[in-house]
Amino acid sequence: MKRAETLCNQRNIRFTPIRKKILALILEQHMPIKAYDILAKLSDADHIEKPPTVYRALEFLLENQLIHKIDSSNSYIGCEFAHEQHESQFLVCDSCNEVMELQEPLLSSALTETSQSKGFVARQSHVEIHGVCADCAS
Amino acid sequence: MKRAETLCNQRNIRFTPIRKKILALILEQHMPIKAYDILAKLSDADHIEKPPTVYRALEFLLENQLIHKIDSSNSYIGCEFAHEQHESQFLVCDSCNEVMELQEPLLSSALTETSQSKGFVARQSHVEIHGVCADCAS
DNA sequence: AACAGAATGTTACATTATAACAACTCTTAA
DNA sequence: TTAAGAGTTGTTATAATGTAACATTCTGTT
Repeated sequence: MKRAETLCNQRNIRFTPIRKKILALILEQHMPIKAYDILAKLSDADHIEKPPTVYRALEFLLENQLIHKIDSSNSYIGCEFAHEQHESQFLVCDSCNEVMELQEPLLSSALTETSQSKGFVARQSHVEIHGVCADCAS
Repeated sequence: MKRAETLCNQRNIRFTPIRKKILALILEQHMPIKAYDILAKLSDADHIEKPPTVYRALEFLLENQLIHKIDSSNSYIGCEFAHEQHESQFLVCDSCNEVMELQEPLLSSALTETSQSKGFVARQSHVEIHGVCADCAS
């Protein structure tokens, strides 16, 4: 959260209250959360938020790598790393639904080499390994 | 297509006309295609197909690894390999939208090692590398 | 033929996401 | 200081993606 503030200042980008609140909601989960669940948490009896509010904030947070989208479940999770690198690597437990973000040099270099060997100019890579986490397996 | 027939016979699984037709539609594209585009192609003035028809066939084809889903764009593409292995690796060109499926041993082993090092029991992995393909880059 | 299980048809709806335009806010430059 | 302009938020409506539930039909087996 502090990191997010710092980052936005550095980048001269506006970390507005809505964006802050939505990032906070995502971070306080330690699981991926869905857009409409965020929407529900933002809303109360007084005021119901609308989808674009959430999706705009998500877009901003994704662009700035403060969160990631887990494509296989249309859900969003806080970024564990302060990466400039446009890589995301996840272990997704299909039993408890927890997600562990990784930064494995071995995997990163395999991705880079793979692209290069095909003459492909990589901009972003996304890896999801589904299975059962150590805790659930034992 | 032949391969699909063979596979379904081997597995004692029913490769029905709908499934066949939908697989054919997917294969004749050399791009990922969306579920509702398949739906449109199946329908004509006489008869409009309904979403479950398509989604059920997609589910069948996915289960049997005859197609893959490109999660980042909710689209579906024919499988290039006769894999038993539950791995999928793609180079996705954001310029021409072509997708190249890979089976890179280097990448596969990096995925396996990564899982193992975390005590994670992997069941499926999915890799999407986005960028610009060799043709578009030149 | 009669049954069981699989596949398909059909209706309705749930979930996920965006377009389009209006209103507000913040900074900057005349 | 104020008007312009860009960026952000509010609001309405709708598009795109996907599924639940139940009825019907088909297929292979007794």
